[in-house]
Amino acid sequence: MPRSFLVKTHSSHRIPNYGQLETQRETISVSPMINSLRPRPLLPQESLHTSKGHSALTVCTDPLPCSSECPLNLLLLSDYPHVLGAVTILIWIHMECSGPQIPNSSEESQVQEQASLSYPHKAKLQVGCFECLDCHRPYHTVAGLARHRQLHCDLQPRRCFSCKHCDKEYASLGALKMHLRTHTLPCVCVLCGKAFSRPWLLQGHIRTHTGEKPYTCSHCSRAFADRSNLRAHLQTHSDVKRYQCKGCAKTFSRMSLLARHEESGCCPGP
DNA sequence: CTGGGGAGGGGGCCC
DNA sequence: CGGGCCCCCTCCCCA
Repeated sequence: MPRSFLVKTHSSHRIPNYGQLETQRETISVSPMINSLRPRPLLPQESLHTSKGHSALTVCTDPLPCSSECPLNLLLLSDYPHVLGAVTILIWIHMECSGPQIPNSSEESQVQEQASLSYPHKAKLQVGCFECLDCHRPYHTVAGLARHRQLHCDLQPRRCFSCKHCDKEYASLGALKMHLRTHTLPCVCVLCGKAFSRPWLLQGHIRTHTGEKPYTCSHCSRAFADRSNLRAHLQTHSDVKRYQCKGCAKTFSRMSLLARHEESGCCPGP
């Protein structure tokens, strides 16, 4: 499939309950090994209060329990797209205790480093603090930062232009209009009636009728109607082709030839 | 099976 | 914003 740089990837847009954690105080630590965790649903708001009667909770990305009586509940931070964009972060909430040990200063800097690697664009995580990277306002809670970003920094959410003929989405109207031409095919060949999305595609097609071949190989003087085909042909004159097999180091002039070579099982992987 | 030509499609860039 | 062009790519077919 051709690369589609403008096609947006789908992401979750479930509406979070921003008030759910608003009244809670949070501390946070970060562990990089969070992708293999099995999600559990977050309990209702009333269950977020600890059995000891105070509202302090510890929010942690480390799933390790702290005591046998302390249940862990999972919050999917991807439910907060205004905080972290499309990044999926798992936050474990310690329901009954103060959570794992608060990092010392050296561990804290490590936490900061991991956090900046995990979500570089939207939110900066600190121990006990969420900061908006756009206006640098500090927030004690995820929900607070989320609400701030929704009301102030993300007033104009990213627009999304969807094609009515297929499921593709584009970040700009121009990109969508260009894509729509692949459905409407406005460029029609007067000689055979074949339709194309772009004028230059039609131009290249008309060459198949006229036999015009304006692109000439400097090595063998062979002529081509299409510049891309000349480029592919030039590879045949090269000793070292562009696409190399990782198994046997054999090179090929085209990616399709390399793919066919690898699929043939010539060089089975380890 | 492999190499290569022909035809066509997609997004990006520039004017 | 639209057109033209570029680059990269795929698919089909044939020798």
